[in-house]
Amino acid sequence: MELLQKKLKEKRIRPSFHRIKILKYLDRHRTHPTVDEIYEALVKEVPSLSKTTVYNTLELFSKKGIIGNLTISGSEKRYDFENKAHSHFLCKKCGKIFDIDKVDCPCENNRAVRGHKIDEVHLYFKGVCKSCLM
Amino acid sequence: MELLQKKLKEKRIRPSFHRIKILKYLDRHRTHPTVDEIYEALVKEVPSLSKTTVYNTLELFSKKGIIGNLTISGSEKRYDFENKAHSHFLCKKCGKIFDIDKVDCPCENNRAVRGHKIDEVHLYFKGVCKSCLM
DNA sequence: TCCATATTTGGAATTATTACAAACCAGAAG
DNA sequence: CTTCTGGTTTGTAATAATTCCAAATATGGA
Repeated sequence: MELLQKKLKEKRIRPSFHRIKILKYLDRHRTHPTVDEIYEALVKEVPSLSKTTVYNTLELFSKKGIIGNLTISGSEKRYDFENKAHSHFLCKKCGKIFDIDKVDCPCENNRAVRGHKIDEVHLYFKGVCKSCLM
Repeated sequence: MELLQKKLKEKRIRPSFHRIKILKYLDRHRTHPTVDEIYEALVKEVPSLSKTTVYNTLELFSKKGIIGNLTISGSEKRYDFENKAHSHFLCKKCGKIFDIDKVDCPCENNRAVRGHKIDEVHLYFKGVCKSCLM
């Protein structure tokens, strides 16, 4: 918790109660929860929480670079607490998203392609997860 | 046109007027247009076209595997006529999506990872495109 | 031509997200 | 301790994208 506060202060984000709650939730649930999941989970302990705050806060964190965002699902926003480079797997059956250790891929190091400046590289795998296969 | 009809028939999709129109549009506009762009462009020549038909048709094409779909943008559906493996670049300024020739990446050949069965591999670059840089 | 079935329509419902003004709160200044 | 100020949060309304579904229409074969 101290650690998370520090993380916010470093980026000049005032560590308000709600912000810390949300960041802590992301830290403890590395499943790339949806805004709704985060909201529903937290509103139980913090009944005053508004969904707009969750949106605002995640947007702020994302802009300041303390979390990343995924577009793997295509239907709703997903965020990523982890900052080490890694990739993602989406199960098309159950919808779960798994972190995948970084595959060593030359493309990940490109800083430009055809004159376009590259800021982010996303590698997404989609298929059927282990549990859904059984 | 003959070619596109054949493409549909091969996959046992009845080549109706609207379906051919939509497929032809995708073929001629390799910019991954949104549903709305497709609809607005086509409704001019085919005033009876409904947006639901565009959704239905793209979903059908995608299910039958004659087009692919992208989740690069995160805010709306995008489809991909091209069937050769390639990757995509999204400009975060103008929103345009560019096709990028396949980067030779070992990860693209994986058929499984950690026990999950991989059906699709998506490699997305995000940043600022050539024109927006100037 | 008629029938059965596939296709398309159009409007309503749903879901995710954003906009925005009002309310709230915490710390600085007096 | 009170007031002021600006950042934070709320809640509702608006928007945007998508899906649902029943009715209408078109199509190809008998």
